[in-house]
Amino acid sequence: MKPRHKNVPEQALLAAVAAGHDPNNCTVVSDVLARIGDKWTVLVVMLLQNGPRRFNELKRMIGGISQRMLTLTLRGLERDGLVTRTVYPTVPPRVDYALTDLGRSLGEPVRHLGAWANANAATIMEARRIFDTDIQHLDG
Amino acid sequence: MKPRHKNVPEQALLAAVAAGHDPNNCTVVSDVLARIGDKWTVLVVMLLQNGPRRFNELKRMIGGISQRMLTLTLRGLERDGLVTRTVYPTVPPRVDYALTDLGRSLGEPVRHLGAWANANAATIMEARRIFDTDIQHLDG
DNA sequence: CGGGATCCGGACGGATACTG
DNA sequence: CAGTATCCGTCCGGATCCCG
Repeated sequence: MKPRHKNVPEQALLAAVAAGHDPNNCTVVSDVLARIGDKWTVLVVMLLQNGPRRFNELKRMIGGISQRMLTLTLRGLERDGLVTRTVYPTVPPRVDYALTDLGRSLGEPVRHLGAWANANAATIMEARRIFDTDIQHLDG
Repeated sequence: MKPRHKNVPEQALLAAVAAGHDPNNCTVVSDVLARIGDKWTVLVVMLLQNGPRRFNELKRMIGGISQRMLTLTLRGLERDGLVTRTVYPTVPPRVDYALTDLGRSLGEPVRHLGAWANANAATIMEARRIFDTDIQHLDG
């Protein structure tokens, strides 16, 4: 799972420094977003906060995800050390996915973002509606 | 700027409830991520934290963005009420982009995410390197 | 059950040319 | 300077088939 954001130019980083603030808070975050910003990752991470889950269990819980994307999502999380994959050589096979400490720690900032989202969702939707209605930006 | 994530199925929301935690912290956050998770939005928001900027000023600061994507990004932010667009009818024309209170407030959770990213970037990179090196997941 | 392999449409995003 | 319009490649992500 290659990051969707191929690379954020280093000039942006330098510019951020010149602008007078820590580049860590704008460039590195882009990298994280490239990781968790895809369609399903956050959903999976949040669902796993409650404990290990099996593949099809996750698939059912999410409901609209294809097995392909769930596989890719879990592989990516495993690759980054956020999730562990445990295979039980039984018949039929059983595979458990669980968060690592690192993966669990991601829940915290994500919840912060969730709080912001909840607090401002209505406002954003309203702003969006207004913007789409009176299109004064077509020149007023 | 239509959201990249068309829709996260409602079943996921219900599943999240069944799993025993507030769906707000997993589904709504997906919506926010669909908004700020694109390639440039966070970068722009963080750069604007220092005050208003002009179009080409932002373009130069970011460095690798096309005028097309900067326009789309700023339109999206304006639409959601995170950024204001001020046109000065001078010659040559001048347009200032500035964060709204809402846009400024987004900086906080983003910084949280940035902090997490900074704290764990090295760990993630290392995990990634190991995962890519010994490919024990091809059966070991 | 838990995937891998493949096909494919559509969205994302860059490059370029043109405008007021 | 600050865009708009257009073309076009890439890659995301769904559907389907197959395998151990």
